Amino acid sequence: MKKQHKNHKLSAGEMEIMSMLWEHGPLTLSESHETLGRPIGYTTMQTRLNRLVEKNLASRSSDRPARYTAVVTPDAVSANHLEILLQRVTGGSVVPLVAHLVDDPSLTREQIRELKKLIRDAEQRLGRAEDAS
Amino acid sequence: MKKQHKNHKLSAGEMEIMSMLWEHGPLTLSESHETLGRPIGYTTMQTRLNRLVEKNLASRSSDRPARYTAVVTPDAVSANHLEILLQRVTGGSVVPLVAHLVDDPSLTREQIRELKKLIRDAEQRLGRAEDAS
DNA sequence: TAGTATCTACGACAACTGTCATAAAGGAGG
DNA sequence: CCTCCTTTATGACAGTTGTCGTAGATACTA
Repeated sequence: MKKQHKNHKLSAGEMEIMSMLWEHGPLTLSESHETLGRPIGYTTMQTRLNRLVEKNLASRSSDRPARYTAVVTPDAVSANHLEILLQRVTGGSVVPLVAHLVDDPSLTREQIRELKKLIRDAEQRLGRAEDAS
Repeated sequence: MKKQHKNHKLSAGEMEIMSMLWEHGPLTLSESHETLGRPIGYTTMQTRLNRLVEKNLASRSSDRPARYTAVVTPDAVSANHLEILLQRVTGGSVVPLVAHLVDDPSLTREQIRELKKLIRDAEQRLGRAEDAS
């Protein structure tokens, strides 16, 4: 049982491709080439996808037009990125980060309602945790 | 008037050094070498700091034991990282991200209070914006 | 002034990345 | 079977990054 994927530290370039795979399911090389919204050489995409496969970040089917699929989940990666961001920028506290996030003027009333619920839930979890202690 | 710093896209390694500079003010080379919590060659740190200076991400004083200072702010960089993260992982919506954040069991009651206030403030901003329309 | 400790400059190297060109392999139509 | 288009396989190259070693420059001290 070899776990491999311990530290997902994707570079910006790797993220670019991975996020494409996350968003638009499995893709063939040519599909990938088109889907990425940016002019890039065909074989460049080929190389980059293959290197992702070599690192076990993506997999390649054996069909004829081979299809590439993301192996690691966005969650695994984003959690890592978030952790780093939190630690680095705010010293680990979520509050300043959330402050930044809710400063977004495009937030809708509906979204704010959801956020409120999230906070309420967190509060209740905390209450239960204290009861149990 | 050349602005330079348009897109701050720091690599993971650059972030490592920059965050050290952000957290522990200006540092000399030897201080940096000790402050980074990780065994690394002295001249390695030297090279990395200097490369940061070459890129105008940090500056170096002309004192004798030269002191390195971060030039770009954490905000500028983290805002960028956040934006990417948001776009990539949640499609741009803050709600799922906040959901993840407040799932942190180490959140204190005090922090939750602050979060509530943040949401309230956002709500009021929204109210005013609608009045004005 | 000589010796020692520090600071700084410079160069080297391998791994990783982004970029692509060339060309071999396979399949679809005639 | 021959030709054209798509899919793959390789190889190459330059720029960046992390890692140091060596050695020159400066400063402190006995």
